[in-house]
Order: sequence, then C-alpha cells, then structure tokens
Amino acid sequence: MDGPPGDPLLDGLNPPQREAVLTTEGPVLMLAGAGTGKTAALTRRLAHLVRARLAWPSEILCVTFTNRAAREMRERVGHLIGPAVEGMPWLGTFHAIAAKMLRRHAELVGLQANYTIIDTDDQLRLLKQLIVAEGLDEKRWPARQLAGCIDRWKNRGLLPDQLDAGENEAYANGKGRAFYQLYQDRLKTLNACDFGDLLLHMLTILRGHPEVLAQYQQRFKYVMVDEYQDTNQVQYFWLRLLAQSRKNICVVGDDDQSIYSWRGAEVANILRFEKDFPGARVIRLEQNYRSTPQILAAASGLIDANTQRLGKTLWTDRHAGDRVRVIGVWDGPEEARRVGDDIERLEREGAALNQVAILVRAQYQTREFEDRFISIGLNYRIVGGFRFYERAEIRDALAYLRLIAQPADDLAFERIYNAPKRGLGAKALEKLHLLARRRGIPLAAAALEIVDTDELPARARNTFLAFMRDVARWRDLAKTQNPADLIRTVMDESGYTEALQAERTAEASGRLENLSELARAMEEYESLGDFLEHVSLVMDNEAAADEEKVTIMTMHAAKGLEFDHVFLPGWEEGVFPSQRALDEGGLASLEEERRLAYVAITRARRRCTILHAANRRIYGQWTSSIPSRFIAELPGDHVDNETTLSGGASLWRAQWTEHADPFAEVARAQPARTVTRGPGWQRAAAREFDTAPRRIAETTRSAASFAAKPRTDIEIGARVFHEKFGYGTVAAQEGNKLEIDFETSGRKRVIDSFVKPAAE
DNA sequence: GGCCGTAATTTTTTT
DNA sequence: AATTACGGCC
Repeated sequence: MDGPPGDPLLDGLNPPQREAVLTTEGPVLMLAGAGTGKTAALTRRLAHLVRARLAWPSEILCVTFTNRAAREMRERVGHLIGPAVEGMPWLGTFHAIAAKMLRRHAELVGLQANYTIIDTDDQLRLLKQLIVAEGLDEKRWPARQLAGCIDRWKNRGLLPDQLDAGENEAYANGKGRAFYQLYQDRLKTLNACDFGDLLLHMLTILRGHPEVLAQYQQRFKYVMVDEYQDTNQVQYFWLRLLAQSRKNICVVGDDDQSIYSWRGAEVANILRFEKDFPGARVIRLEQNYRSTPQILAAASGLIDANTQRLGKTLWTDRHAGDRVRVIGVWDGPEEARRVGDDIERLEREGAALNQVAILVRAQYQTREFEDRFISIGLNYRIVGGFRFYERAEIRDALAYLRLIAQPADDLAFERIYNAPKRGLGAKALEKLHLLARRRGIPLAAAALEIVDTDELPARARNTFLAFMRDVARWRDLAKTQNPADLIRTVMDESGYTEALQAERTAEASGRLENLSELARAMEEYESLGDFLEHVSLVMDNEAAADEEKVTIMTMHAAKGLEFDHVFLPGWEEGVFPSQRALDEGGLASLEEERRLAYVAITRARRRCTILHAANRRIYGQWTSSIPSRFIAELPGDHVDNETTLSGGASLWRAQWTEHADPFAEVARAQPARTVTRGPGWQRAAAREFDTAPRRIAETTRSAASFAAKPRTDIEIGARVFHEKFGYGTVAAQEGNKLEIDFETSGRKRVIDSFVKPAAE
C-alpha cells in the first residue's frame, strides 16, 4: 500500500500523516490535536483514494460539521484531483447529506419528495400553536423548553414511543411524549421536517428497509468523518450502519475540542470507536505546525485542568515567539478601545487584517467592538450573528417561495397571508384554521373553499380569492421562470415591494436592498427546490471575503480556523465561563467551557491576547466582574500579565475560588462609577478618563485615514446613507472623516467610506 | 383590524 | 439597553 516515494500527495507530510493517508482499508481512528494538520491528512487521503482508483469520487462519503468545513474540503480536494471533485455528491454536512438521501426515500416516512425543511423559528411557532391548542399555559411550559426536549430526543435517536417515563416527565408533567407525537404528526401533514428529523428519518429508513441500507453500503466504499468528537448519537448510529459492511471508515477527532455537547454531541463516540470497529488503526497527530511554543504551552496548561480527557502531548519544533498576553482593563468600552489600538498598531507594522480575529464567547459581545471599529474606521466583518436569512423581509420572501413550491406549507401561509397588509387579520385566520381542520386540508386550500361560503365578510373573501389566484399564477410561472426572476415578480405583484417603498425610511430601503440581494443570490440556482434546500441548510451569509477585514466571531464559529493574531476579550467569570455553564451543568459543563478556551487559544499562530474588564454592562446594568478562572489556570511562565490591578493578579486568583466576589455586592448596590477599588484601579480609571478623548482625537489615527483623500461626491449638507445608522445629513467634513447628523441616532463621527450618497 | 403604549425578557454556542 | 410581546384603545 506504499505510495511511490516521490508521490506529491505525501509531500511535506510527517510519518503519522502519511500513515493516515495510506491506510485506506479498515477502520482508522485519527486523534489529531489542534493545528496538527489533520485537514491536510484528510484531504490528501481523499485524493489518494481517487488517484489510486480505489474508488470513484461518487463512492466516497465524506462528512463534515459545518458548511464552511465542507466548502474548504471541497476546495482543497479540488486542488489535488481537479474537476473530478465535482463528482462528489456525498461530501457535505451531516444534514445536507441526510437531506439529499431523504429526498429519494421520503415516502418511506410519509413525506413527499418536495418536503420543506423548517427552521427553529417555524418550529417554535408550531409548537406554540400545539401547546395553546391543548389548553396549556405557554408561560408555564414554554415552547422553547419543549423544542429543547424534542431536539435532545431526536439527537439521541428516540422516537415518541421510545421515550422512557423519565424523559416523558421532562415536559409539562408527563406530557412530553404526547406533544412530541403531536408535533411529528403535524409536521407530516405539513409535509415538513426539522433539522433533527433529517437524520432521524434517514436512520429510521436505514433501519427499517434493509434494501435501502444495502444500496448505500454498496455505494460507499469509503467513509470519512471530520470532527468526530462532535457527533451525536443519531449520527453515530447512522455512520455505523453505513460503514458496517465494508468497515472502511476513517474518523478524525480531538476530545479536547469537543464543544458541542449542548447539541447532543458525545465524546464517548470517540472512545467506543475501537469497540465498534475492532482492530481499528489508531493514528495520533501530535506535532503542531500552527502556533508558537508559548501559545501551545498556555493552551496545554489550561486544558490540563480538565479531568476527563484522553490526554495527549502536542509539541512543536518552531522557534520561540511572544508570550500570551493577559490584559486587564477598566470596562467594556476600554477593552474595545485597547483592542482597536493594538490592531491599528499591527496594521502599521504590516500585518494583514485578514489575519486578525476577535473571538468572543457569546454573540452580544460583538457590539462593543462594532461600535468602536465604526468610529475609528477599522474594517471588520462579523461572522454569524444577525444572519441574512433570518431577517424578516427575507423570511417573508422565502415564505412566498415556499408556499409556491409546496401548497401544504401552512407555516409559510400564516407568515404571508397578510404581509404586506391586505386587511386580513387574526379573525380571518381563525376561521380558516377551523375550516382547514374540519376538512383536513391545508390553509391555502381552505382559503379557496372559504370564498364560496359566507363565513367571512365579502371584503375578506375577495382578498383571499385574489391572493390565492396570485399564488396559483406564480406557481405556474415557477415552472418556466428561473428562481431569481420569479422572486422579483412575486415581490412586485404581491405589493410587498410597493409597501416597503411607501414607508420611505432608512430601514425600509435597507430591506429593499436585502431583497434585491436575495434575488441576486438566487441567480445561480436552477430550480426553486434547489434554492430552498440551500437556504434551509446553509444559513450563513457567505459574503465575499475579498477585502482586508478584521474578523469578529464566536469561539464556536472559529473552530477549524487559524489566524496570526487572536484577541480573546471578556475572560471574566459569568461571561467566560458563561453564567449558564456555571449555574447548570456542573463540572462537565465547566470542562466544556475550558475546552472552548483551549480551542480559542489554539486558533492563534503568532500572538494571542486575552482581556478581562473589571466592569461590564449586562442587561443594561453596570456590574463588576472578576477575571475568569481560566486566566489563573494559564501557566505563568508563558504569560505576560499587563493587568493593572492593585495587589496583582494573585489577589484575584485567590478570590474566584471563594464562592462570591466580595466586591460584587457592594458594586451592584452603587452606581458603577463610584465603585471603590484599590489604588491601581483608581489610577487606571483616572488615566483613562483624562487621556482617552485626546488620544482618540489626535494620536489615534486609523491606517485608513493616512492615505485617504476626502471624497468628492459628498459635501456638507449632503444626505447620506450609513449601513448601521441609516440616513443623515453631513454637518462637517475633515479629511476622510465626516460628522453626520443621523435622523435616528443623532450626531456621529464616521469614516466616509462607510457612507454612500442617499439614493433618493 | 390597526396602532400605540407598557411590561417582560434577553445572552450561549449551530445544523 | 434594546428588542419583543401583549393589552388596551381608537
């Protein structure tokens, strides 16, 4: 099985990596630490299978967790094997692959091939309806909780009749099973399924139909799984079935990077791999190619505090670099200021902004940085967060498309029957629901029938009739027109565009802009079905990453990525580790937070900067906070502490072990600015207040402002549009900086590249 | 049926 | 703090 010595596929790989590439037959467990080149090994292995004619690209099942990972894998394999990669239909996320399979076998679980994939939002609305219909108090038993239970059950592969008594009790005193069943029935009538169903339905099919299973076992000569530590039980069962006959399965994982247990992931899947596939070859990748020894040591030292791990030793032969920096600041805004300053310095030293990332624990932390970066004109990109497809207008447009594609989609119908406003309200919908339930038909069909009755005022009947005629016409149009043109027609003819134009607000024009962007995004799809599937499975807005920008994202989203410079703000008890992890979940949940910290630190190639603030606004309340215990756990030898605390960090290290922060109660009882701390803090605070304004005005000039000439298309008095602040009038211009009176948010200083002349 | 005001709630993390 | 949900009023 040895490749020829000069095989370019093995170029630059170390011995264990080569072993991973060349061990094609039988089960392989690859334990790969952070930055050890596992993706390189995986992609080369895939390429090797194809090059050596061991399998056609279409005979390889290659599963990843995120769409980004799938995209990257496809791209890298493409470099190695060329256009043949196009013939890899089975490279994708668990959900995308399951959805594709399910389209073929939908009827086996009572669905049609054009089933809708509903998202969390639809799921909640549906559950809420069920809860209310059953006469339960939605306040007492929130739909969210039920959704959580159902999700958990599905992740574990449990169907309603497989729930034990304990699980059944988990919602509304023993109504769990009943609601789960009700929900599944409802989904079936809607010809829909949720994320969990994609995998669970396929599992049901593979288990119940040996001929289908045999067909896939036959097809998939090789199976590869990335991020195996994050597989949940359904995924595990699913893989085990598919790989059982040939046993050519290669999984890659790192128990220290398991950060999705809240989603049902089970590290135990790694541990039992050798049991399920006896004789599995275990390959360890421990040489780290990414980070400096200091970063590696800091991360290793931290993760050592976890009790439950397989344990491994990462090493590097790289020469020394900077120590990990820990910086203590007064409050959230100063933290953002400090990071901004540091990034501008890096930029002046020649660093590429694309190689700088700010990784946060939770999405809300991004705001502080966004505000700061806008005001200093630093280009940034927030990954995740407010997602394109989650915006109201986009969801409305998609609901129109869904109703066109799938007449039984009641959720879509409910969303748009009165959007734009047609004068149809709750009462009309109620009547419709009644009729629909009585006759056992979808809402759209009921709407057609109700116009022949006298249940509604003539006005409402006419509106329904007109609406349904429109939908029927669009449905016809969908057969001939491409999706992009279709959505334009629909938005125009429905009056949606018109209603937005009539609003004449900054927000409305932004929404119109989003809708045209949606239409543009649809250009590349051939059929409506293709597009809708893409939307439900690939919820991220893959905007072009061509410009040099700082990346701001959650630590979870950063898994698998790397950057030269990484900033990790908000390392405070209650923020990171998160309050939730501390309150519930106990040790296991704290250890998961620590793994997350490990993932975060190991994203850095050259420098890693950790920050913590003494005061932070939470729910609009100023709260004092103490540094994260994770900071105390970093090995001191590899850390530079710039914390300006009185008594030094040691004082604070002692404090977190006691249960409460002695300052916290005092601080909460008083306005934040009067919180008394040691002299160090007073000094820090005073210095900040004295010098900060001057610094911003005079010395802190963003790199963008050096070369930039003032824009000529914008002058004082001009009406302009800003993506975040909306419309405003230019009050002053100085170089490339503008002072603008915004209609909704008052006067602000912004960099001119952030605005464009108002459209009107 | 639509609009406006107050009250409640929010902050994990993703497919 | 800011967004959303709901209730009362027109």
